Amino acid sequence: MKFTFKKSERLNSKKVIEQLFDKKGRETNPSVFLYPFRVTYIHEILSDKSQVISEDLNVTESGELTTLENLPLTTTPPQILISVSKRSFKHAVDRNLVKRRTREAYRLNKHLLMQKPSNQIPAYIAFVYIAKTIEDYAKIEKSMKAIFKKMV
RNA sequence: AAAAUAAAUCAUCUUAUCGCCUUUGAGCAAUCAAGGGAGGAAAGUCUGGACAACGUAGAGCAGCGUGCUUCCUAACGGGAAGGUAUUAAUUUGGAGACGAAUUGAUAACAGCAAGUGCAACAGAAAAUUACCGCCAAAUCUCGGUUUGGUAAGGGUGAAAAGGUAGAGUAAGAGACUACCGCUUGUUUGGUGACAAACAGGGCGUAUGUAAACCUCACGUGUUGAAAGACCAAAUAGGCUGACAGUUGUAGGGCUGCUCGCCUGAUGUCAGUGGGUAGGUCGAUAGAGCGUAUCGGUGACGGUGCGUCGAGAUAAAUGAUAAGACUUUUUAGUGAAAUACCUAAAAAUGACAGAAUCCGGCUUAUAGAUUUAUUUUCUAA
RNA sequence: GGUCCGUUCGUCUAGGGGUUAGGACACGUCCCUUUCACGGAUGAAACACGGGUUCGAUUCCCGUACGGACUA
Repeated sequence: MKFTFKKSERLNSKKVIEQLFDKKGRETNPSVFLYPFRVTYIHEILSDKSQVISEDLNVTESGELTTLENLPLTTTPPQILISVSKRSFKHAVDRNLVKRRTREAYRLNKHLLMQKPSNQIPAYIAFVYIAKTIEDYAKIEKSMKAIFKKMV
């Protein structure tokens, strides 16, 4: 396992971002809340047809459906997004610093997530930085590991 | 030598491991190798352009912007040099009003001597002034009243109707004289702002305010890279062209208005063709940077030589570890100390992160270095 | 990225050079009532910050800070 973080692992589709953060998604999508992050993630793109099926996957985790979805998930790592609010940090320098530290912590600890059973690895993850102060790298790395443990 | 102020320059470094973006090369591909990777303000968005579309962008008005002069520049609301005014310090002329010189600072510094408006309170009066005064005449109850003259003095105010001295007068007054200030004309000097000299004006044509309306001069078409061009996929309204038809009418478009110009109701054929934020270009070799030399008081310009120095797009340029350096604090050394040296601890190590690109302006900025000015101390 | 607007008592607002910056709700004290509410009287409380123009600035101009709207 290499500690890489390529462009393909970044979430840049506006449709998926809207699904993560719109009103509907905020209620239905699973999320983990752990200082200094709020992490929201989904397992599959919710198109109009597959919406019912994927919701079943989240809730019931029926065996037949997950085995079908296994193949693409194991080969490709999830796409992630890191967000730092302009309200909490006024200067762009501070926002960039937090984003870089978060990205670095994800990159170096990604293998912990990939060791999980393949049906538990989400397809899209959003890390939202909530704290009002800039935390150092050690603290961010610690909470990143804890988040991976909590994610289902 | 120290401190303060102003200006300019720099604005942490080295090594290792793991990564990100990009260029070139190799490879069927995964990937590998080599090179490059934030700033002086990248910021604020206050300005001027390049570039692009709107029909190849028409006229006048309105609106908006600028406002001493000349120059620099692609252009500017930026810069350079100069002029004038105000002001501070020093020196100096004069009886005085008021000037002169040097050095520094400041100026949205065109026009209230075109028009209109405004000037609270106080004051008689805030722009065709007369309250207390001063003077003369009349009158009577003999210190008041009335009429007239006057604007020197008083008081109010931010601002009071040219100032000083004289002569003059009933008292006074540019009504008169000298000087000063203001102002008009001519001449001379200067590219010009303007300056100097001479001759007038007689200052009730002339209080202040244009960051009040406004006048004058100059500039300005509008919208901004989410502009716009191309490629792939994909449908309707639409759009374009040709032909026929039509009062070039209603209506529509071009800039807010007017003029002016263009288009203009239907049918057939052919072509083109949204949204859907997919990709490529625009988009990084430029009014570029460095250096030498020449011209210019200077901003700056010419010439020669060298050089390529980020190009992301939910947005790269980083993380960790060790060491050096810096700053702060504490302790020690030392006769003492704010200096130097040693040790330890702390500090995400000033402000701050490219978003089409350049020229400026403004604002933020730990520390270091250099230059200039002022003050203090020490030595000769 | 671009364009534009605003900031006045605790809150919502008026005032667009001149004497004490006005009003409503809320708040304090007193009166009314057995008490509370309603009502009456009275009081405290504000021009975002820094410069400039002006005799004088909340108002005009410039800069800074903060907040908001529009633009796909």
